[in-house]
Amino acid sequence: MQDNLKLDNQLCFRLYTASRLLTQAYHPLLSGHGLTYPQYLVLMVLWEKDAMPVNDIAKRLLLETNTVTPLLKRMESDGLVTRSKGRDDARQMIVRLTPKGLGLQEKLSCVPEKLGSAVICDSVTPDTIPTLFKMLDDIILKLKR
Amino acid sequence: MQDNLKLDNQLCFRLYTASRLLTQAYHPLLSGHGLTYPQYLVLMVLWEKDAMPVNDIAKRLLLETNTVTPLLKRMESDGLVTRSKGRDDARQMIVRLTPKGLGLQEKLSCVPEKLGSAVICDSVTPDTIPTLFKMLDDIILKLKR
DNA sequence: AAGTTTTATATCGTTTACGATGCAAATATA
DNA sequence: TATATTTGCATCGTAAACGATATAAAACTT
Repeated sequence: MQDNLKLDNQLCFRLYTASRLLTQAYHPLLSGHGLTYPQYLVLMVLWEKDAMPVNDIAKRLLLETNTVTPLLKRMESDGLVTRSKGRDDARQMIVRLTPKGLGLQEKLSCVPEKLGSAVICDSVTPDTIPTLFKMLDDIILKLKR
Repeated sequence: MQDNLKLDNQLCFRLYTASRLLTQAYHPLLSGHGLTYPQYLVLMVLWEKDAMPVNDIAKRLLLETNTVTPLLKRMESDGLVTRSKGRDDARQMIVRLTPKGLGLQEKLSCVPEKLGSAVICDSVTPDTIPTLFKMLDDIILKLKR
């Protein structure tokens, strides 16, 4: 068989696996707070800028609104955010942090550090991570039309 | 706020996004053959070595059997594989390619090349891809206990 | 102003993922 | 050989993802 159809030669499989495993590594740090990883991502977006319409959150995470809407509804019923109709544009749903959602920022402040140290190894060090970031950023830029 | 809680500083978010976008890029190349990306991964595993028990396929893909089992059942009902009880070990389900599943190998032989060219850019070139592979492999190795 | 198009969000259906749990066959141990 | 443990797979419940489609509000066009 051709080498290019071998699993070990696939970039996508590596990304897919690394992504899943790293997300799994977040699990014990988030589940205690009742959070999933995508919900944690939404919180990070809102911690940077509160009161965002659904569309802006989706764009920031490069997700479709039909993924984000149910995610936000779950977060609303968990008391992490509120969703209310936009004043100027009645089509928009403005998402805002609740005190509970805001309060998690402090409680989760140690998470990135813990995860960071979980991936440090031979080829991935503070020196080489910028290279990795650049490559992933370029791939992402190339793939989002 | 601390920089380490910013989305743009997260490795996991990059991997998660790059993985999703690259998987999406596979979609138009696979959907015509009735395949999803995880199903394509299973085919790659079986093209390398046919007649594998569920467990070996799951291990190769670093997935849990409770993910792979329903995936294989769908592939069975799509006529891509057969599943039959192991002769020596009655607990095992041996998965085998059908002629249809085997035949897809040729039809999909151009997929890796197309996807490869889809990610080539400034920082990701035939020269630098080995570096990227090494970093992702090390991360994966570190994270799978 | 009436009609058309676009935009923002939601709904629906299908397929992953995965933690938790169940069950039967194989293996190890008493 | 009887019992306990492990192993391989399956089932269940929940939460993403995402293509396709629907709906209402806004913006644009005539």
